[in-house]
Amino acid sequence: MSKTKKEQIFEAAAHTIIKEGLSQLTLQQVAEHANMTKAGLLYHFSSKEELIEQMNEHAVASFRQQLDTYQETYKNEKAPYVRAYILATLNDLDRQNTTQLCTSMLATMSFDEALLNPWRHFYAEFKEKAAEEINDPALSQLIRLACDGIWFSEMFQLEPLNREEKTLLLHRILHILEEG
Amino acid sequence: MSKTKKEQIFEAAAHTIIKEGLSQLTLQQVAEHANMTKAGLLYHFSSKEELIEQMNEHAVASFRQQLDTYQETYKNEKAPYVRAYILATLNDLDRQNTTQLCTSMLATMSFDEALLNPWRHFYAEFKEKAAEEINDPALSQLIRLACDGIWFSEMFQLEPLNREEKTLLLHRILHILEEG
DNA sequence: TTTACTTTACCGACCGTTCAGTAAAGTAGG
DNA sequence: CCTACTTTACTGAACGGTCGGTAAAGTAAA
Repeated sequence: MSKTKKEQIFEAAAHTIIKEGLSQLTLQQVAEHANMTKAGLLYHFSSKEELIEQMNEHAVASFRQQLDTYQETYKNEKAPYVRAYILATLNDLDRQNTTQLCTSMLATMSFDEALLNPWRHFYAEFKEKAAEEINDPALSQLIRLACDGIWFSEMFQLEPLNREEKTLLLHRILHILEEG
Repeated sequence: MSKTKKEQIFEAAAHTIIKEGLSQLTLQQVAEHANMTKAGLLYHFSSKEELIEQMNEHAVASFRQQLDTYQETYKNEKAPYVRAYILATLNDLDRQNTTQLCTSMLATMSFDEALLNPWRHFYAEFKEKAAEEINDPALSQLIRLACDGIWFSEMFQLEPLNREEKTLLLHRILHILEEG
């Protein structure tokens, strides 16, 4: 199953942000990284807004799908949904996914914060589902925030954790989740 | 002790981001919010880069100062520096400070990520000092990340915690810090 | 020859920056 | 105290450049 043209363009956009910086996320630059011209890009997305909106929606959908996979794997353990969130954040075997998530969130924020709503829905949903699994608001908040701290550190490159540190933290968090 | 002209402009910049969005952080808009013209603004800052650079440095300095105050208050308790970081993040009595921190970080990222280096230095420093206070890397990471999760939630408005939730979480984290 | 896709060439809007000039306040010599 | 000069803080107009977006022509596969 090869990548669609749109997915290639999303990757080009992410690559542009990583290599050239958020201020260089122009149609010209994205097009160049996708080996086409600006007008060629605008054939697939009718505007920059549409590109960013769909890039963001694609990232949310990817993350949801990853979560579903993990949740299925751990459906017989305690708090499978929260566990899936922890693993999707800390066990990132697919670095591409992390990059996509961070860049799309930053791109969206810098273009129009209203386009972040899909993420806001996701977080509201998480809060609800976590409450069903864990009868301790402070605990589920703590776990959620620690995971989001990972996104924060990756996004701004503020002492991001290496693989070893992530594994160590993963076990600590799962331990806290286990004993309640 | 009244605010300096530069501090007023920093506030105008933060206000612009909050009210108009990150994409509207133009010299024109900042100047309007500061009741002057674009050229008047450039009398105080020779370029947009200088404005953002100094806005960011000011935010880092403010946060460091807040940290020092808390650290002094809790110097006789366990892990005063980490404790100060927890309180500075969760006990934000000064909302202005939070706003300033979030907006300056976003503005810097959207303009030139290299200007984030003062924050990177701060985080490297935190890691070092935390290691001196807490002989458990996973624990100090967990606490740091949970706090950064707060910044993350505020910055993107993803289910940010209300005062009550913050207080609840504050006590839980301090409890974890206490028992090790 | 139709459909899907891409390019070349271009426009208008806006952004950061520069510049000439100004009003007011301060300062020093006579 | 008055005059001459300097400094501080700011304005309005304009310039060069870039960006998002459009129109129309070109191309290759079906």
